[in-house]
Formats: sequence, C-alpha cells, structure tokens
Amino acid sequence: MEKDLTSVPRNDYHRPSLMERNSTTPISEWNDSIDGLEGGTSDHAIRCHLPSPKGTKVSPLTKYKPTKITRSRKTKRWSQLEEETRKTAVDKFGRGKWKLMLDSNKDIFKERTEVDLNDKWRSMTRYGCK
Amino acid sequence: MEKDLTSVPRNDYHRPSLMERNSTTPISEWNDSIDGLEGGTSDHAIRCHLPSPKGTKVSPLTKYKPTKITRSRKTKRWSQLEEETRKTAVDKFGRGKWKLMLDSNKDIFKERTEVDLNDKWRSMTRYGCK
DNA sequence: CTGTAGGGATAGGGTTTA
DNA sequence: TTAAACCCTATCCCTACA
Repeated sequence: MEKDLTSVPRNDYHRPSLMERNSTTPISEWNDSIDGLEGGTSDHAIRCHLPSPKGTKVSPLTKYKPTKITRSRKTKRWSQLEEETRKTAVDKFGRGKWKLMLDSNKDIFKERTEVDLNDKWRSMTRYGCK
Repeated sequence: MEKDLTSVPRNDYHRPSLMERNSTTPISEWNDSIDGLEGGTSDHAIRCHLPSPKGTKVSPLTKYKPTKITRSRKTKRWSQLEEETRKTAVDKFGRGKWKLMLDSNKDIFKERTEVDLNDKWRSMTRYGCK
C-alpha cells in the first residue's frame, strides 16, 4: 500500500507509527534502556549499541524492502527572517515557549511547528553558535 | 547565550504540592547542556542562583487566563529500577493504584508523582506493548 | 478534597536529507 | 562525513471528573 506523496502539510495527523514505516524495526522501547543511574552521579555516556536485528528475520524472497520513510514535509531551510524572529522570540518569551512563539508569529512560522522551533534552537546552540 | 540559567538539581528537588506548583510558576530555565554526558560531579559548582520567586506574586483568588507555563522539572528518563518496581507494583496492587505504589516505594519513586506513574503506564501500553 | 484519566506541549533521542 | 531539518515518543503539566 503506497502512501500519498502529495506533500501533506502537517495537519494530516495520520501517524504512520514506526511499524508501518519500517516493519523490521524491533519494538525495543524499554526492554534495554540503559539509562539507569541518572540520579546523582551519572557518568556513563556510552550507550551500548547492540547489534541491530536487521536481516535476521527477512525472508530471502522478499528482497523488496522499501525503507523510504516518505517524509511528509519537504526539507525547507530556515530563512533569515525566520531565524531572526525565532531568536527574538526566545529572548522575549524564554526558551521552551515554542507554542507561544509560534502563535505570536503565525505569519512567519507559517510552515513550522513547535518541534521545528525546538529543533532549530537545538541546532543553533548545539555547536556554540548562538 | 544570554538566557538566564537556573539549574535545579534533580537530587535536591523537593516536590511541592499541586497548589504550590500551580501558583508560582518559575520563569527560570534550567541549564541546558546539550551533550548531557557531563560527569555530574565536575561542573555543578558555579551556578547563578537567582532569588526564589516564591510567594512574591501569588494571588489565589484571581484565576487569570491560563498562561503558557514553563516546565519546572527537567526531563528525567525512567531508570530500569523504576520500571521494574513499577511493573512489579502494578502486578501487586493493580493498575491505577498509583498513590499506593508511590507510598510503598518512596525511596525509588522519590522524584515521581502519581501522575508520573500513570503517564509511564500509559506510554508503556499505548503501542500494544505490555 | 484526593486521586485518576486524558489532552496537550516540550525535551531529547533518532533518522533522513543535503 | 557532518550538520540541518524532520520525525517519534517519553516525560511533564494542566484540567476535568469520579
């Protein structure tokens, strides 16, 4: 079953849910969470990377494994105006008030979500760039 | 970064009552180190300690418009011990007896609320995984 | 009033694209 | 390869209701 690729805006709230997107994805959400002792002196930054079970249960006949994760949105780089607005909004409302920023600048962030704002903020601060 | 950084150490976090949390919502942001893999015992010495806004502007009588709030707790993933304990407790007391579970494991669920337990249960069962 | 259920928003880990 | 952009969902907060 193919999905429609008409670049649905994010209003379509059909969540494909990993399983639908990639049927070989193991349902390992909490079976091996190693983030145990974080209360206090958490000092382990190494996540165990278990071997991915990919390929262990794939029938040799069904070689057609469309891992195309049909993104619902096309990648769109942040414009200067958007970045400026976001920066100002963070100074004004504080970090984390993404919804508020969004509502206050609907026209500018027309195609962005709160998560996008958060993502942008993260990528901007991740490497020292303010 | 010119944002105010007020870190709230999770360990010393005293969970106030609902009313207390509801009335005085701090505007402060927690210190966000992006990496999250800091030693924990090496860099928590120098922090700006802003005066606590407790009791400065609370007016229980007027319930103004529900303003957007900021989080007062930093996200903390459930440890394996917590999950195990919760799972056992569910088997023991039955689902929904969050307060009971909480009281029976105060030491483990030190920083969790009944709602947290419920939330965890929800996320665990939300996708068919039990 | 206490405690639970559920909706909604954010934080952070992961994946895909450029 | 790296980083930006995007996705997924665990966690948190609030409100309604039993």
